Amino acid sequence: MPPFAYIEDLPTLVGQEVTLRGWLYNKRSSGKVRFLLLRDGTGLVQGVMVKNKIPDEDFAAFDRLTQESSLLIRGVVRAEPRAPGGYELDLSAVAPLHLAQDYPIAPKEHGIDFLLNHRHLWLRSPRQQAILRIRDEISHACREFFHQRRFVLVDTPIFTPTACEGTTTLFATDYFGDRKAYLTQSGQLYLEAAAMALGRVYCFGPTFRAEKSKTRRHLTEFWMLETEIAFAELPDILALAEALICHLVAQVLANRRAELDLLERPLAPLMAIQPPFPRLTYTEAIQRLTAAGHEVAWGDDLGAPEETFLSQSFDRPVMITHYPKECKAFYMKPDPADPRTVLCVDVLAPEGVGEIIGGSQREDDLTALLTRLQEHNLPQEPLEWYLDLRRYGSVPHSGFGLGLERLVAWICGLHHVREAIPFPRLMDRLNP
RNA sequence: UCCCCGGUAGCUCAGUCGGUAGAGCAGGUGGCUGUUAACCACUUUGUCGGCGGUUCGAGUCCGUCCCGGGGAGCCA
Repeated sequence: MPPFAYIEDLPTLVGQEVTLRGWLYNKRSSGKVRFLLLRDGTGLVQGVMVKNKIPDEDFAAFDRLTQESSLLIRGVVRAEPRAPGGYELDLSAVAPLHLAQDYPIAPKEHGIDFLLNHRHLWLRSPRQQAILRIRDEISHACREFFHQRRFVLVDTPIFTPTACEGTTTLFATDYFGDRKAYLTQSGQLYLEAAAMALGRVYCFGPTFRAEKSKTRRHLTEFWMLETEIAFAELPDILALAEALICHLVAQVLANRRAELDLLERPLAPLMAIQPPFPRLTYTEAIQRLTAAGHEVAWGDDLGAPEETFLSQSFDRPVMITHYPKECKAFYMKPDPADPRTVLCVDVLAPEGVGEIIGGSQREDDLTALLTRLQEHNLPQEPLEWYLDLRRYGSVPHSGFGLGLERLVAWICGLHHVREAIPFPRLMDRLNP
């Protein structure tokens, strides 16, 4: 038996006989010449079977093959200009492994409800495969970026005893009867502790928000890449966030061009993602917005229409800093130059995906932090361990978090983040 | 939680003025020696989301509940 091969390697195997293992994507027949499209997870290739050039049994097996049946095919690789991928297989053997019965997803249009109910099968479609490969590329590039800069990956807990920020709704789970454990909405506080141990750290994992949000930017379970750096101040993390986004976009452009093409994602907007990114203070953003006719006053948080307007004003991500402290979390450090504001940053992606990064310089003074806790009506006792970080060698430090699905959606040009994660969890959707 | 839209065949949808259910695709049968979501012929398939109401008669009108989608707020 000829060696097993993968479809993505066929260009290097022209003229050789190979065996492929995969699933039937589609088939067509013209009587004595029959075509089958095989996918194997690495690509799609058409096999051509001609009667009398293949055993009768194998030729007849074509009739029984249904969409998504698994099978093994053998044939000689041939360059074929007419084929979409540029290569075809002249088949000498076709062996069904398992015949699929009534595969529900046809190579046709389907509604989103139907597709999400069949997400476990929808993943097999070329478009979803392309998205998942780009997500993998981005995840890999995230780890590579921080590892190269000698950051330490610190895995923060999923179960947490209390809210990190208090405001957002948390998922509560029963913890041995008399206690509640909450699913983490951020690893930040733990990462701050780790930064005091290791200096430069990051975490990358799932986070959970029980917000009843029904928009194209929200999931109840999503992945967040977070970093925390001892001795870093706001300008340092602006530069780091800028370098990170540029690295991720560049890696996708370099390694996943075929997938971007399949998604029909225009490349020019991605190639424009180069430093420096525009930086705007919140106050400047408000001035821009009011000049453009938006009815916002200084002190209002920016809503979706305002964020969309600002992001569409630039061809690359825009960094908005120095929000009013009332809009932001208790741990953010007020700006000494204007204590009404905090040393924070939101990075808005172009093309309407919204905020992809949120970060800040953290309050490192114990007394100031206690005051901020009171202002936010947060209990002190559960956060004593966090306050310890300000009691034992407190230093300036800063960090940010990046929402993976929003970044994937932006880079892939997706309309909704639900396609950017293998099994999306939404307010009204927990299956499959 | 609020606002808007939708639910008809396995899928995507049409269904006029209230008059007894349709198309394309998928599935099935047959044909075709280069097909690209192949094509051609024939063909199977219905709790019109549930419940109640109006009516001689309801997919169609009214009420209510369920489910889904889009958006807001909040956030990444």
